[in-house]
Amino acid sequence: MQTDFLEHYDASQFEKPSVTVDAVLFTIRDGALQVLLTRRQEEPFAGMLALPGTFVGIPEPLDEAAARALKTKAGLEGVYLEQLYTWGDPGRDPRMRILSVSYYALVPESRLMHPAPGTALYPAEKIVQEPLAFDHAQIIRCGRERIRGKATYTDIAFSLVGEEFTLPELQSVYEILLGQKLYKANFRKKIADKIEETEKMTSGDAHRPSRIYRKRDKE
Amino acid sequence: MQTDFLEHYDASQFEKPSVTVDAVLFTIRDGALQVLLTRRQEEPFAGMLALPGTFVGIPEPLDEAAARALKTKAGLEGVYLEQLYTWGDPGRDPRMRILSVSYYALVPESRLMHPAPGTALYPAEKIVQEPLAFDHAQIIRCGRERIRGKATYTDIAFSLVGEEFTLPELQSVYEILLGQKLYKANFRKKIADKIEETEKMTSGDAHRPSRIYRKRDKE
DNA sequence: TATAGAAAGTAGCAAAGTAATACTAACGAA
DNA sequence: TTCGTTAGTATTACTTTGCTACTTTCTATA
Repeated sequence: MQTDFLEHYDASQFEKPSVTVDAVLFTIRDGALQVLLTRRQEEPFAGMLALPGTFVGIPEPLDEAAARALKTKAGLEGVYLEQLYTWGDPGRDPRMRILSVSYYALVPESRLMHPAPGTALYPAEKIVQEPLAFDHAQIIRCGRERIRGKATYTDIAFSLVGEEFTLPELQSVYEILLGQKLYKANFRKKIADKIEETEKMTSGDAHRPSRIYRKRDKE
Repeated sequence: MQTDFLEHYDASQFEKPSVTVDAVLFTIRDGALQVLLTRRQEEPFAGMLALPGTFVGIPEPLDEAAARALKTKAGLEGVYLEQLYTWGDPGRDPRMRILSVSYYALVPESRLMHPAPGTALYPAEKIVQEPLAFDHAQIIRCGRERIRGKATYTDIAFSLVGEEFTLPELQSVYEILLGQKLYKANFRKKIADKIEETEKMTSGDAHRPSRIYRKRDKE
């Protein structure tokens, strides 16, 4: 390929790729990891499921574009949002060269009561087996792997529960993220310094009530 | 900001950002992590140190653009190369909106005998304290953090030594990446299943010779 | 009102891994 | 020959993990 000309490129006068952001919004519902998807109305891939996304405005930071996509498509603000990977295969969009800077977001299910029309949650593990628009199945798989890894050495799991939670609930989140069962006593020892107990307990269940905790803000 | 128009964006007719790739090439020399930098000849930031990079060609995958930048600027091919992060602050280039998809690369020092003219190695920890072109100091810091993290749960450290190496040498690489001393006996237990010994030993040093190992290709 | 079912929560032990120290081994230099 | 120096091994204490078994406290229902 003849590309040496790029060395002395005057950036203003050559053809440029378009740039979008796409957001993988994860939540946990029915004991499984779920992803928010929209059904495409337009070509290409009309009728297929796709990640919420948008083109990046010229004066707009990437993070803000991702936040804007989540706000308009899912009605969500202030969620945990982090850049995932940038997808640039020249053939990923059949129309033209479009880069996608992908983000992943984590939110407790309680904040997804009113998803915007045309969007819905789908089980992450299953949906990536089916054909999605563009390379979006691959992006979701990438996000899935990222949060699995990050769950072990960060506190991202807390972003998937509400302000207050029980330890069985939190443990379940970890188990879903990591894809394996954990031992109750060990789990509690490990997270003991990240949480603080409240006076509240669950009630109404046909078994012993569970104490309610909140995340300890590090001092 | 009025951005709703982006929802029904015809990607071909609006203004687009330019896209570059920048590569953080790490190696270990003189017992320290070093980064390959070039001195800029042109504005903006003329005379300052910068990461090797290039604009992305329209039919060119991002990975290939990064590999091309390394080949032309450092004369290197076939090195360990992985995407790092995409930088999109609207003010990061004073001329116009330019995104940078950053990559990091790892290579043993022995492969950097003939760096291209205008490029040289600089100690990573020190150089990020000084002003570099664009946001390149931040990109290097980001890469530094990434390889520190990855050293603990992947085999990237092996990319910084040659095919054959001694265990003290490998341990030193781990110590530099992780930023802490390790215990010899424990280190050896931990990597025992990733290496295989050769018949060779070092010689000429004024102390006991060291056995030479190579990486075990997993079966 | 007793009891069964069920999940919450605790106790404790063995195995594995980590932190640390102390030792022996093998070279060149002096 | 001995000394400094680094390679490499042994050993011990401590912490974390894997796992089992137990007690606790609620609702449902017989």
